[in-house]
Amino acid sequence: MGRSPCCEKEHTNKGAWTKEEDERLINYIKLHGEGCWRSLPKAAGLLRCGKSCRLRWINYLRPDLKRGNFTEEEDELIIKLHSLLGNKWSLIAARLPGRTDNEIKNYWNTHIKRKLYSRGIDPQTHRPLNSAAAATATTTTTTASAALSNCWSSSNNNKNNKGSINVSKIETHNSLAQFVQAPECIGSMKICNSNIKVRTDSSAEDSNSSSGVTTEEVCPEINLELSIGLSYHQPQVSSINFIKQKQSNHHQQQHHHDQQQQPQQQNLAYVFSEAPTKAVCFCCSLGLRSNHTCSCRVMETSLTADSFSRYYRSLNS
DNA sequence: AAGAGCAGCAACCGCATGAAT
DNA sequence: TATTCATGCGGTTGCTGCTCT
Repeated sequence: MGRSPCCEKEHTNKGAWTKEEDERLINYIKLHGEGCWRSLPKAAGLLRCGKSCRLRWINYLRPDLKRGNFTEEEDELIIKLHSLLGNKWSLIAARLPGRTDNEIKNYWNTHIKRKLYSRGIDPQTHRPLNSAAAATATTTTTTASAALSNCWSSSNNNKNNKGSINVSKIETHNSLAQFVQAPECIGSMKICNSNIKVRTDSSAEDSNSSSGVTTEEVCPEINLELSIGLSYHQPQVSSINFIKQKQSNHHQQQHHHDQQQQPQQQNLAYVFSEAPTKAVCFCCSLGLRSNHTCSCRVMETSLTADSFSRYYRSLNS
């Protein structure tokens, strides 16, 4: 059953690519084109896994890459796209010809974050920094990107969320990917809070349950069972249908599809978790620092010198 | 001049999804 | 239908060069 492995991992190189490896990869792709990464290393005479070859090609060797500094226009576009899409680097990169998701991600973390801080803007929420604290009140107002960013962050990065409780699903009307790929959206892309439905869920496999209480809250006032101040809003909102969140497996996806006809709400749990930068876990936000579910404690105990340095930098940037 | 700390970036890791078997 | 794996993505890490003391 199944397929054969993509490569023999014990016979692959790791680390920085040599010039010779680059040349081999370039030559091979020039001759045979992209794709079939599985068989590429062997065919090209490279002791690398296909995944590594793909990454090297996409992020560094591709001829259409635009090397060099980002322009001011690119900066602003990235900021704008990030405010709309959150950390969806591949989608952002798709809007910047010649730039890769990895490059943009790095650039965001090293330059733009600082730039936004210097403007007094929280890079994660795109709200003024001094209003972020005030907004952690009882009701939650959020933009689509913020909700998505947080949800994706919390659901996709479990290791940063040990002991945390997650928003498991966001339900929306249309595909974000389709929307973002529509060229006419750039520059006029606005997100309609009223179209974003946050379905809360304590049990993924229970998502098709007909026994759940059905309340589908509509932004901007997301009525969480746990009232948490997920803070921010972007007032300019028009109508856009948004995202169908990735489901964790095919089964859930089917349920999800079904539920678009019949949305259900289940228990909500939510955590602020954007580790490692400025992570504020729910426990801490409530002043329950000693709680065993506190993700900050996990962070504290697992920090290496280097990661602590990085974390510290991010706080001071 | 030397060491420590910082910044930037390339590459890796792990996960989600969907396709192949 | 279940299993296995390729691919793509986002988060994280490690290395290198630069700056500061």
